[in-house]
Amino acid sequence: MAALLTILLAWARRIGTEADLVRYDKGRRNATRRHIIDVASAQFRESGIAAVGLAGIMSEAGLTNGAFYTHFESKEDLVRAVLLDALGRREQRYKDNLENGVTLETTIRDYLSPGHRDRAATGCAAAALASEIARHPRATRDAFTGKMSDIIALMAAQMPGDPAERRRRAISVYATMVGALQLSRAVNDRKLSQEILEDAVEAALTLANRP
Amino acid sequence: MAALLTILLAWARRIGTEADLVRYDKGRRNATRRHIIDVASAQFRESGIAAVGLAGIMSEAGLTNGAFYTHFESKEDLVRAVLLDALGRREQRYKDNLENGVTLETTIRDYLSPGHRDRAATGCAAAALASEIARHPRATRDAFTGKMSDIIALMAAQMPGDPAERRRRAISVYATMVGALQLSRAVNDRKLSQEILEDAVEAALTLANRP
DNA sequence: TGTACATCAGTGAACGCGCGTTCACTGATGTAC
DNA sequence: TGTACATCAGTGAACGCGCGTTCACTGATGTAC
Repeated sequence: MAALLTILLAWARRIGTEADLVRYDKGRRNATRRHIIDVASAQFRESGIAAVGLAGIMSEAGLTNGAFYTHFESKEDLVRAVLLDALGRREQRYKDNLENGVTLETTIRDYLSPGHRDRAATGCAAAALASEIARHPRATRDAFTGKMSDIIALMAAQMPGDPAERRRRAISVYATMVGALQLSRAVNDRKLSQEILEDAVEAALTLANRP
Repeated sequence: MAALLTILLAWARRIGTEADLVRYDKGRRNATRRHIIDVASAQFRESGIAAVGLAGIMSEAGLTNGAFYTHFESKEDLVRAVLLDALGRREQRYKDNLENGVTLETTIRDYLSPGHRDRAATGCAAAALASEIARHPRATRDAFTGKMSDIIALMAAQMPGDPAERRRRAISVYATMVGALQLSRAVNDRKLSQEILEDAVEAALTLANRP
């Protein structure tokens, strides 16, 4: 009975001082989580989600298998975190571009460049993973949908016309960019690949500025 | 020695009458192979290549595991066959469209329709698998590249301008179609998905006919 | 015409392997008193 | 100040499972003579 009372008292004390539940600085934990996301993000974009295993991610991150589940609920949870992070970074970049006066044309040319085509691991997650995302659970697709909408809104801000017209332009430009980048990667012919990128730049500029 | 002679004679005879090496009608064997390709083609487009197993394909085809290797050298060999078949059928359809006077606008509207979006298993293999194909071996990407080029050439035939100009139009229209279909599938918002399809139709028509 | 044999498509169990996930544990870091 | 204890991030082995592939085999279908 006395033991029970002690436990209850300890419990009550804890509720009263929730702050000290976090006794270690969050720095280390967050840094590890970030590191796992970074490693997974590159591997997913490089090789696809289904083709990448958790063991490979954890070992590249310098950790053992078991530690994964102290940071994520499941592989799907990691996928969601990776999408939010990768697309969030791209969103931030476009936000910076907007503030710094970087033109939409530059953004389009960067996206449809040989460099972006050849470095999928650090490239656009939508282009690398769109067809796979379509087969993932609702929560994952929600994350993708939200971030993609934000990116489209940012591109729309750099286009002419009223809001509805801008949005229409941005959606079609984005679709062209994603499709062309994927085709340029899938094709096994350097000349055709280059052609796809160049034609898509021209097309995206046309779509962005059409009357 | 007599035995050896008999074997050699039998062997020589076989070379002379190669025709009777095929003693069963090819019908059955070809039909089985076709059936495996059909089942795999639908499963790959629906769920992705990496996510689909051979056991599942063979059991849906009404066969056992082992029979697979009497028809294909490996899973990769099947992937190649599926790509050639699925894109070949689409090529044939566009050839028929061209002969029957079906307009390019109809082709574009069919491609960017809710029906196509919702039935990936029977839809365009490029849209369903492009990002995965980019990570497959050379032979697989060769198959994709060849068929994709044929499809682009057929679309170009229905566009205005000189050959080079037609080709440029076709490439950009195709990229827009593939990208938009994928995004409309990945997105988890019916309204946005519909918007993507509609805006892409308008964009593809613009690109096809721009001055 | 009958029989021994070759070849066929397909069977079904097994191979080693890597998958996502679980769990008892360790050693370091903090708190309580 | 010292010590017992709680909690932390991470370890490392194991779980059941499905993967692509192999292989000895079967029964049906044909050929040879």
